[in-house]
Amino acid sequence: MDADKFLRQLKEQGFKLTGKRRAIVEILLEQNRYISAKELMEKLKAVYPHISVDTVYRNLNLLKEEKIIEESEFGEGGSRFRIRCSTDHHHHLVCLACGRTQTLHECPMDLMRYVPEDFQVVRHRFELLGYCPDCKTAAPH
Amino acid sequence: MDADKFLRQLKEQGFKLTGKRRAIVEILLEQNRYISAKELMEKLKAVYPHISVDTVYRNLNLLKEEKIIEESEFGEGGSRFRIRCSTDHHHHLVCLACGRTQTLHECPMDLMRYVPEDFQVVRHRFELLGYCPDCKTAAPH
DNA sequence: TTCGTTGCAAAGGATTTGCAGCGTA
DNA sequence: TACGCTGCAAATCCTTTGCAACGAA
Repeated sequence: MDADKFLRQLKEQGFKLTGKRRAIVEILLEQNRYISAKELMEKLKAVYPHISVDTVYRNLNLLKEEKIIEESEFGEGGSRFRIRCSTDHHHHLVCLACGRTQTLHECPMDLMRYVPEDFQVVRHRFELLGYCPDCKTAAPH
Repeated sequence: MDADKFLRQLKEQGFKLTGKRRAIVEILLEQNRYISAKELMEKLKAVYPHISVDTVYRNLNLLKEEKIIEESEFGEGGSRFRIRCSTDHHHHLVCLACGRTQTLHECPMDLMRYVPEDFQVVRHRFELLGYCPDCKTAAPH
């Protein structure tokens, strides 16, 4: 998986290809896990010692809007971000310590049996988000 | 379901029964859905016009620690809170518009078929949180 | 009286924004 | 050149904390 695919996609939308943008995408790609904006920035500083927080957030938001990354909030210290390598559903084993994720290609149903034995499940979360009958009209478009 | 059960539980732990505390629990009980700290505070102001944010948050944290309420972050604008009426697993249909929740007593597996037809599922989230083999030693106690 | 609770004010952390200058295409 | 991108500084939003006064048991 390489960064150009995503950068090309951005370019097609009229966004520019800057070194910092590329670095952000590349770091996220190397990780394949959820990392916080803070952690991402620390890694970026190896290449761009003076990069600013706002640039990081602005790019994260852009990448999120373009559906290149996804955001998740587990644990403390703000959101974490992760590259979207596929259009699969978002079912993951998420390590609370390192944030590493492992994609589960199966749907939630009938899934427990596929969880590797050596992954220690502490808690799980299953939420169906949508609109109840009363609010269907409130649904956007 | 009535507030005294929860207030008694707090009292047994050495916490005091104040009017504001009671009001917070009662409002959460009336809701049976996730509401934000902000929304909760607005409702509290009907009874205690001068209640402060800190009191709300301090009580929410206490109730959370005592496992009387649970916290979830979906959408924007900070966490939302909801009374825990049972010790069931936490599987819900969450309405993105009103925050109303409906408990699913079944486990995530083999569940889709039980979702009411009139609930419009926009997205779902299934996360198993825990520790991967490499991080097991990092797990708290 | 004791010890938990509260309001106030201030601090904290994460994230966003206005603006002017910079860099890509 | 044009317009998107960036850093800076400041602001915003949500949440927490220290402190002294207050209130429940």
